[in-house]
Parts: sequence; structure tokens; C-alpha cells
Amino acid sequence: MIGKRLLTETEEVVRRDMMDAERYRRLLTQTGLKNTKARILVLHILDHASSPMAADEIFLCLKKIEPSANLSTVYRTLETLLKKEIVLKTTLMDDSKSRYEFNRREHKHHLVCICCNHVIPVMGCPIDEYAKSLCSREGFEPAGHRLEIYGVCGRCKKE
Amino acid sequence: MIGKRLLTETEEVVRRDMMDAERYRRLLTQTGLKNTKARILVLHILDHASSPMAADEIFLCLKKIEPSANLSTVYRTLETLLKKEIVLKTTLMDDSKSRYEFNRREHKHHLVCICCNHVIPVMGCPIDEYAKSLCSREGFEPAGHRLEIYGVCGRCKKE
DNA sequence: ATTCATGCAAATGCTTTGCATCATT
DNA sequence: AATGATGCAAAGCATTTGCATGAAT
Repeated sequence: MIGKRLLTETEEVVRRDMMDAERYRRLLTQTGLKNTKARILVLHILDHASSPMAADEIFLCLKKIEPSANLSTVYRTLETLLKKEIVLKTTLMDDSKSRYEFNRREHKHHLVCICCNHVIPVMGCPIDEYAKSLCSREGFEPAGHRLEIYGVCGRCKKE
Repeated sequence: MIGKRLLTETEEVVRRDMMDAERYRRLLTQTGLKNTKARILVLHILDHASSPMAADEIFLCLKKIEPSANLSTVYRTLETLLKKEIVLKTTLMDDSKSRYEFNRREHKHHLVCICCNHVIPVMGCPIDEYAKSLCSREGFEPAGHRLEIYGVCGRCKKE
């Protein structure tokens, strides 16, 4: 009986993926979006990515699971999820493509390696107060800000 | 005798433009670049712009003075000036085109209106220390940062 | 005279769109 | 059944490139 023994590693992964899929389904339904294979898989990919991904990277990843998938679907899916604020879109300096990440609804910034383009999300924010006071000084209604810090990562420094 | 009377406003503008042109010539020569009409005019346009300009905007502006001018020349000029750090390149959020500005060699950031896209350069920087300590914590060699603050400007608030 | 910049046209890369078909509600 | 999502192909926009010509050193 499965209930009586420990799960194998593979079974555990499958179980987690199924729970994830359930979460994405709920998320989509709650937002008033249809549950489609493409959307669930894109959400899964972004949710498990360690840094923001470009549309073509997401597409490549998606194609491994769903070979009939299409790049325009990826773009359309991302736009839909963006409008619902389920994902976030960023454009890094000197990068012609936009990158997307799962919106974990935490205020954060990015530390970007200018050599390998690896992105490390950074929690916490040193400038909320500053942004507010600057806006009021200039007669702006504050709406947000973007901070990216650029440098050379440890691995690239060695090379 | 011109030396004896005050200059008219038009004469004054012409005089200033000629002095500007001289400055741009020196700048180009000092950097080891050839002095061409296109470069001098692009520099003039950017130097007098109140906010960062997109390539096509620069081109439009240039075409009024030099109707034979070409968009690829604008792009090539901007790339050349960028490599010599005479101009700076920015990509604002939700904007598919890059924008260029004269490099006044002052560290600054941008306050951007999310309605009309107007950009106000802001002097001073609240995060230099933060960036350094973050980099050292993550094993990065700091190289710079980018801070943009978004809001709705006074004029757009009224509408 | 040499080196480099330009105009033009064509190509590229990322992203968007029209349309017929298919899946989800 | 109705609404909305997908695949495919084609178009769109910003940017880059090849090449012959022309201008700056």
C-alpha cells in the first residue's frame, strides 16, 4: 500500500508537481482566466526559475514538455499573466529582450552580472523613503521604482 | 561696427550655436573621432534636449537641419559616442526603444512620468553605500547601478 | 592617400497580429 | 453553445549590417 511506505524521490517530485499544478489552476481560476496547458506550464517554469527568463528561454523549456507549443502563445500567455500581475516584466540594461519572473509580491531589486547576465534577486529596499520625498518635492504621485545593481559576479571575476 | 553695438537675439543664438559647435569639435577630436556634420549635430541635439531621446526622435530633429541625413547614421553615431562615453543609453520600463542623453558626467537618476513619459533627471544618489555593501556580501565586483522612480507628474495628475 | 563615415537597401531579432481551428467553461 | 486560447504564417518595429561612395585626416 502506497500510504504505508515512504515515497521514492521520483514519486515525491511528481507529487510536488501535481500540487504546483493545482496551485496554478486555482490562481488562474481566481483571476478569471481559463485553465490551459500552456498557462499552467509557463507558470510552473517561471515559478521554478532562479532568475528572470526571456520569452524564448521559456519557450525552449516549454517545448521540452509540450513539443507542439508555440512562441506566440508564450508571448500571449505572458501578456495575459502580466495584465493580471501574476508575472512581472523587466528590461535589463544592454539586453534587447524583456525578461519575466513569477510575481512573489515581495518588493525586491536585482543584482545583475554584466559578464554572464546572471541575475540575483535581492530582498529589501533602501530607497522607499527617498522615492517618496523626491516625488513630493517634484509634485509627482509616486507609483513605484526600479533599482538594478550591476557588477561582476564571483565566477566571472575568476575568469 | 558690430563690436560696438549689442547683439540682436538672433545673432546671440547664432553665436552660442557656433560656440557649441566648437565645443563638440574639440570633444570629438580629443576622443580621437573624426569631425563630421552628423556627429556635431547629434551632439548639439542631445546637449540641448531636456530629457533622454529615442533614436528616431533624434533622427527627426536632425532631418530638419540636414535633410539628407539617415537613420542608420544616427544609430552608428550613437553607438560610437556611447563607446567613448560621450552619451549615455537608457531603457525605460515599458518602452521598446532605447533613449540617449548627453553624458554630463554627473551621477544621477531619473524620475519618470508613467502617463506622459516625461523624464526629469535627478541629481544625488541615496544608494551608493548600499550598492557597495550588497555587492561585497554577494561576492560581486560593483560596476554601477540604475535607479528609476516612477510616478504621475503634476500636469498629468490634473487631467 | 588612407582611414573612416555615410546613404541606401536589405537583413536581423524580438514581439505582435490576423485568421482559422480547437479547447475550456 | 459560447467564449476565449492556440498554432501558424505574416507583419511590425527597433536596430544592425553589407557594400559602394564620399568626406575628414
